[in-house]
Amino acid sequence: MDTQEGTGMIPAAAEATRDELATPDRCRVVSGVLSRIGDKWSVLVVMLLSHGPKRFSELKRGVGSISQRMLTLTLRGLERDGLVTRTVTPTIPPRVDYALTPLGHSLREPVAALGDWALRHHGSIEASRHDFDQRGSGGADAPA
Amino acid sequence: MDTQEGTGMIPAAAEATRDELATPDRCRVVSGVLSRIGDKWSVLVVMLLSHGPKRFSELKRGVGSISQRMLTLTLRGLERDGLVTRTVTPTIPPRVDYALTPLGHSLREPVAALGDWALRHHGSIEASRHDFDQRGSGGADAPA
DNA sequence: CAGAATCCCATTGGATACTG
DNA sequence: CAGTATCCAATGGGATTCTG
Repeated sequence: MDTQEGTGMIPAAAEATRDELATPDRCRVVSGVLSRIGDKWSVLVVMLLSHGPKRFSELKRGVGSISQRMLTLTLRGLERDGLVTRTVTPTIPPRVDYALTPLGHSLREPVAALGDWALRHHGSIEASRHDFDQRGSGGADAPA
Repeated sequence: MDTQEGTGMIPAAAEATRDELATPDRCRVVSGVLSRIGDKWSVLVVMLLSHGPKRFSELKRGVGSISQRMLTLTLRGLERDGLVTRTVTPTIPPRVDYALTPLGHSLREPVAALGDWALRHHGSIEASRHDFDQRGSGGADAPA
């Protein structure tokens, strides 16, 4: 179902960037992924769906502060990329269930790794921010 | 310059989301990290700096399509969060070197994991996109 | 209930010009 | 060379309204 990526790209990479190993296009791919899942809601939705399928309104309640517009757009994007499935039950009122695909589930691992990193270091990060802001606003050598 | 996560939001999360284990705030932290590094350039810069310190102009050339404005903003953000250091050599013309901190280097691991995922699956993703777009525009049942 | 459509504001980010 | 400042276009995203 997968196993045939990286076919035919890398035009001139072979001659110009072989002093490092694999990073030249890798960073672009990472960047692409990040612009996909790096939006405000995609990861939240994936996280919520990792516990099992959920209806539209459940997701909306789960995220809390999302607008139905953005939830729709987010789900469409995830569906388009093959990360979630959308199952419509044409009753009245209609019922739509969203679930992670295997691909969607596989995304949870690296995202969890990032979350792990965040939990471990977000203390130092906030400290660094505070420190940086102090330096910037208070004056460099003569505080009042 | 950045988005603080809503400290003190979560109105009724305490009663509604305790059926799952640890994910309630974890997903918010991940979301916070993503809004930090999920911008258009931060990861690229971190990737470039992983090979060693670089000057401003080297980074600019390395990224290629970034404006000096965005490079400055990106570097300021990374510096503020303690991911890179900024070393000014007040010569004429001035020289400024940027380097990853240990924290910045540690970020490379989860980012690389994400990049790995991206490389493995971005073929299926693009296929899924193409498929999805066909379904949407070409008509659902009577292709020419 | 799920979502499409519209309106409108806030943020992002590029291009350019100027400074030290 | 490194950085700041200003202007402006594109996008993101919330609120609201309407429909099946």
